Amino acid sequence: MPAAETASPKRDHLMATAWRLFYRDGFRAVGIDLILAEAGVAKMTLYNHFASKEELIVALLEKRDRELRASIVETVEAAGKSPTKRLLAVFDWLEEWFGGADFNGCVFIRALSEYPEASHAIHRTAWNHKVAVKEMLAQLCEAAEAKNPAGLAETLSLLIDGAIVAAHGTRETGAARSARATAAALLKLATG
Amino acid sequence: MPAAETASPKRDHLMATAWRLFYRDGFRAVGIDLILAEAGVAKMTLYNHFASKEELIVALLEKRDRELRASIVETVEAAGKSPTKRLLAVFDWLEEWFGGADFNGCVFIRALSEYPEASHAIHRTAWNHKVAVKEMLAQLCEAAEAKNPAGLAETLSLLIDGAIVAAHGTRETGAARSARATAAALLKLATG
DNA sequence: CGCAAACTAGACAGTTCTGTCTATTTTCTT
DNA sequence: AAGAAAATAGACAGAACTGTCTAGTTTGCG
Repeated sequence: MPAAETASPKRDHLMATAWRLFYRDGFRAVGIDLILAEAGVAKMTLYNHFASKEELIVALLEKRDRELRASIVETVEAAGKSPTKRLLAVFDWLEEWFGGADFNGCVFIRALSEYPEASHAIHRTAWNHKVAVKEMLAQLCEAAEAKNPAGLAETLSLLIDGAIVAAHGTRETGAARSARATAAALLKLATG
Repeated sequence: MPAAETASPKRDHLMATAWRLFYRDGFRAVGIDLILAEAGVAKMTLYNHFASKEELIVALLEKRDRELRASIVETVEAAGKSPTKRLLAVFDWLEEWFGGADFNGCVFIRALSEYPEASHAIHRTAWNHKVAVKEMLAQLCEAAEAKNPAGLAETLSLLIDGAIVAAHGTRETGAARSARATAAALLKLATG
């Protein structure tokens, strides 16, 4: 009886393989059988760790959410003490992400797209991530003493998601710099 | 021998049904058979008008691109002569779209997401639309005598796509108003 | 060692998928 | 009215899909 959330090497390997294939080709485009073949794992092992493909996807999104936010925090911390620099560091992080060899859009936007219904577990999990990131931004805006931190964070979220879509369409990093420049201008307005 | 692009009632009806189902559930989630059953059309009729499901999707995206841009132009023209009002009318158009009962995200962003590979015909068609909209925005920015019209149009594009993603996640229209307010502030900066 | 948990291969069910083919009927045009 | 074009129903192929089940093997731990 495998406890649903027990860490295990097989489970981790399965998730890593599933992540790679889902992110490359899409959730519906990739079948369980392909994941199993690429991972070299038996089907029952998957179904002992996850009740369904859907639960596997939700687990992947939750894991990615944790890792991605941790990565942003790391970048922000490395940016020093200046609240402005810390906020703008998020956009540098974006640019680096876009420039990576395997960048293929935002898995959360793609999950919202592939499972468009509001009540679907995957849709909700994906949106939860976006809300969490917006809250991170709000804290950074507050630290920067912006007049309306929640409002600025909302706007910065729009810029970020728009930039991600643009980077997915162009395969270039320019959108991150555009978004950064706009963010800097808005922050100046909001603190001036 | 059905000419590939001849207009015909059957073809139009097929496209309307396919559009409704694809937009509601997603491209990969909806099978040809369901479209045919809902449209009450024989399979060979579809394959006489479109070489494949992929070509049907491309045709739908191109049609939607034309209609959507025409709809924006209409809104802009109805907004009067003031270049500022004309530009901001795009965001009013957004808000109305988000508030519609059947809003379910942007089909182009969703197509980019479902067919993430850059070279895929559907991916490219979807991105073409975003480029075309950005060019429309650039013209409006130019008319408003913004200092860097292409740059402002790029930023406005980011805001718009970000707002669409947010509206899809929240099912609320607030993101359109946030984007509009930011656009107004940026336009003021760019013309002041 | 010895036992229990975890993992294995692979068959299997039942559905769904895109696309092709045929043979028949409807519809349009002249 | 006659012939051409378009649409029909439905079988069919061949593959892929998720999830279940069984029976045997490996692994880890006390």
